Amino acid sequence: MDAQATRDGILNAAELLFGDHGFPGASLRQITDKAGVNLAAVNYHFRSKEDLYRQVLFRRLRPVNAERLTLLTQAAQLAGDQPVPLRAVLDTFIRPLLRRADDPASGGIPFLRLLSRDLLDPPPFLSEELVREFEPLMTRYTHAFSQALPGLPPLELFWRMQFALGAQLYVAARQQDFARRSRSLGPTDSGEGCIRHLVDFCAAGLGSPPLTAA
Amino acid sequence: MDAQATRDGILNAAELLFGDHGFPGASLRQITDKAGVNLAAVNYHFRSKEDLYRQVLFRRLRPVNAERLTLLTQAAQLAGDQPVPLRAVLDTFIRPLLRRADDPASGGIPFLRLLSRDLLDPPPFLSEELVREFEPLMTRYTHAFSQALPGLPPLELFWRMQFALGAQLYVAARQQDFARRSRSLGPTDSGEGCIRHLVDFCAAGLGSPPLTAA
DNA sequence: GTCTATATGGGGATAGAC
DNA sequence: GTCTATCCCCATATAGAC
Repeated sequence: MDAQATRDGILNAAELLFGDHGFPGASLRQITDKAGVNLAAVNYHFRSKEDLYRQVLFRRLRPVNAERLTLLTQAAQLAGDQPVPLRAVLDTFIRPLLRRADDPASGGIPFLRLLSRDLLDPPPFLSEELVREFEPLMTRYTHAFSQALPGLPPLELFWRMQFALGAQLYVAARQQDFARRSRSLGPTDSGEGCIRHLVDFCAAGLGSPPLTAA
Repeated sequence: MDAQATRDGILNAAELLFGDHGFPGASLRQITDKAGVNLAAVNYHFRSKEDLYRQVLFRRLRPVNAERLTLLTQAAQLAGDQPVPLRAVLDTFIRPLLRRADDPASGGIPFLRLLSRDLLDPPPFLSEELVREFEPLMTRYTHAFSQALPGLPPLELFWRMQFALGAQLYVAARQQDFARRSRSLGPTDSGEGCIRHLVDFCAAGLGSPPLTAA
């Protein structure tokens, strides 16, 4: 019974190759060759290339979003009846994703590239599923941010959340380059350093005074 | 002599299809069908699919970056011997790109999607050319920002510029969704509104006090 | 469950007539 | 400069033996 091993081998190889070349750019032949399994195994264990891609993505994404909600809930308990501080909210949103850069067992850099691309510009066959996956998250975070930022109009909050998400996705996708450059730029510490600078940047951006009257 | 018309027709069709499906996802057959020209015309006017893609991208990108440098130079002249104010620097960087969303003649939304994807995660056959294209720009803007933000350590400036770039690319890639949602979210004005909110957000993020001592 | 072999279609690129 | 026809390779998916 190494059916599970075959499945996992395919998922791991697909993660690397989809991460490097994207969905249309990686072929099932490359994937099965890298996994050391037969070509036909993909269509047996997964139904199609698209379904394989879905599994590759959601296997990693679901734990990230679950961790975000867990941390946010913990932060809310810690805050009692006060709003969760802005920086704390941001940290629960950013850290669960970016810490994957240094954790190959949770997908590592290939997963970050893959997810960033899909959120920047979702492939049609994924966009509805992504909306469903993120809807509860976005509801909870919109609420948490508006509590932490009383007086910010919803439309401004909407834009600022988009900007914060975009900044996060960009550095997530580029962790590999940053890790390379960090050796020349000085002690960059592209993992924890990036997270702390990003939380700081987003806190300043989200917390700045509203442009429009409340 | 409608060789030029054929070339342009191919470029325009390729821009739309590469924008929708990416480089590996769009085929030369789809492109020549949409352009109403023969399949062989691509290899005659361009040398290969990769060269076609390069032309599609740089035809739009070069004017954007030229406009950025022109505006920054004008702002510097206006400021005299003072540093250009932070918001003004950001505006010259952000506006030339994002205003393309409402300007189909300069590439419109398909170009924004295409460029955002390529900067988030450059295809290997483009990455060197992209570095060359952006190098003078990044040098000038790094200088302008460090003048506008005395006392900010270079490493922090580096991160904050990356975050600002990421936020810009994300909203550039998603202009289409925002335009759709703006009808339900109220008077979003996804063009000028987005630019002003983004400049504001980045100004707050870049201008916040340094984490580390200078 | 895993393999070989193959069906079927599409891909990029090109030769050579017009 | 443009077209037709074609080369050759690779893609996804499946049928059927083991």
